[in-house]
Amino acid sequence: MENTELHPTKARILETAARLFFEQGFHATGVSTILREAGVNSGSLYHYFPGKDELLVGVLEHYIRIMRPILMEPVEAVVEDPIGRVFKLLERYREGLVAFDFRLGCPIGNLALEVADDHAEARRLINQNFSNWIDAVRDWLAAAGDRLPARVDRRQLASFILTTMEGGIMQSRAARSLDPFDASVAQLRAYFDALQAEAAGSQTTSPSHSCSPSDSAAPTRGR
Amino acid sequence: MENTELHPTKARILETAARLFFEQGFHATGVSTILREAGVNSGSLYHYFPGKDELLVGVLEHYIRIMRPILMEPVEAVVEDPIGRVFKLLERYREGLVAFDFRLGCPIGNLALEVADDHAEARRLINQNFSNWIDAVRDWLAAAGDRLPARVDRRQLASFILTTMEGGIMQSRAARSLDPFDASVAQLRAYFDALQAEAAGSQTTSPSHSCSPSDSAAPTRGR
DNA sequence: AAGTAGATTGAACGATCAATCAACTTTCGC
DNA sequence: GCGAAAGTTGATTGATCGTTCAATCTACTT
Repeated sequence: MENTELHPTKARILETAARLFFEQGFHATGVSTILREAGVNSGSLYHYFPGKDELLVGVLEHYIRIMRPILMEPVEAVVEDPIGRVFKLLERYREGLVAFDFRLGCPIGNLALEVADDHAEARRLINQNFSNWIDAVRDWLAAAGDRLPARVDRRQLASFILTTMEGGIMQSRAARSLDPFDASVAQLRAYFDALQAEAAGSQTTSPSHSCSPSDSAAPTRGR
Repeated sequence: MENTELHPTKARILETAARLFFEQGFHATGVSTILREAGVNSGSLYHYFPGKDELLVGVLEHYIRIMRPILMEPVEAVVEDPIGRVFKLLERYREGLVAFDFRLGCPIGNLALEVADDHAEARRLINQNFSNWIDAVRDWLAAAGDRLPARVDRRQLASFILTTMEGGIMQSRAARSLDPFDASVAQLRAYFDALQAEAAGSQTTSPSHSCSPSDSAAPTRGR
């Protein structure tokens, strides 16, 4: 895309700021820390960004650019089944929780609750990130066709999956345990099983291939 | 409780800090702002609290104290039906979103993502708040008895309800619209309908009284 | 009435915050 | 190879950060 025409210094600032905002939050991250870790002088940063707020905007735009290539596409490459993709995506976030010892979750979710109130532009971009995430999952659900009841709004359901992810991550980070996240995903899976069972009951086409729902590995109960 | 033996100045500091941390977040709230709005001098604050971090701990303990009386008990007073209580509680959060123009959601959820990583004590108390919330809802679900399938873990389901609330609020705040929250609650309601239908199908006792699920007012679709 | 511990005052501290800017170097069109 | 634009340097700014503390006031004990 336009990544080729992105100045290396600006890219380094952006990536460093994105990481630090993710790790520590926006207000807790000092500009001096960004400068040190990016190996850049203050003048350079303010050459590319009018201020810290605009840097946040740049970071959020950065997240919009990288979401599909580093999140959706890898999932699509590994899993073919539309509904399987949904739970594969959730599994990715689960792995992230473990890999970073419950210190990191979803970068957008963090910023959403911290900076959404002020700064209209930041809120708009956070909402854009959410919307893109939902639309990608909505496309997967649409591809599931009549495996889900026709009455179910696909985008509503996709939004509910994002809800499950964000809410589950929030609790698991506080508990420093996978239990809440796994519990939420297990309930979501049970909901999907019910939806698929309902769709299988009132079906018009494709008489064979009546798949048994919930074939993937369900997360272990208890601790 | 011990509220009677709480010094008025300390109480005022606590309430002001709780409100400001809720409205602006922990890092974004300066001590000077707390002092000004509480009408207190710095020395008084540091007489009661060793530092800003311990003030946060005090605020989280404050939330633990007030959760049941200002959240659960009013719901229990208005709604008798155990499952109805669950959705009445969610409706409360919904009303809060509207009342504060999507600027405020759940105070614990905000702090969970902002300060949970550092400060072990704060994380512990955030987790305690979540746990108390879940346990209260779990008791409601337990009271629902065989209206829910026996196979469903009540506490897991309660955790999933908290997930729905937090995730829905996060999205609605970013979107400044009730749609994501309503969508999430609608999906949760559909899940509950499926669970109740399943429980009604394989029932041992109480032959009559087969209630039709989802009798309460479902949130309106669209805007 | 004297003594004392607790509560309150508010000026001041050093550290850090985001941001500035004039001087300097590099890159690039022509 | 020249001039201009773009990029970089880093010391420095004023504001604000969380915190301190000696002095003063208040309420209760003896």
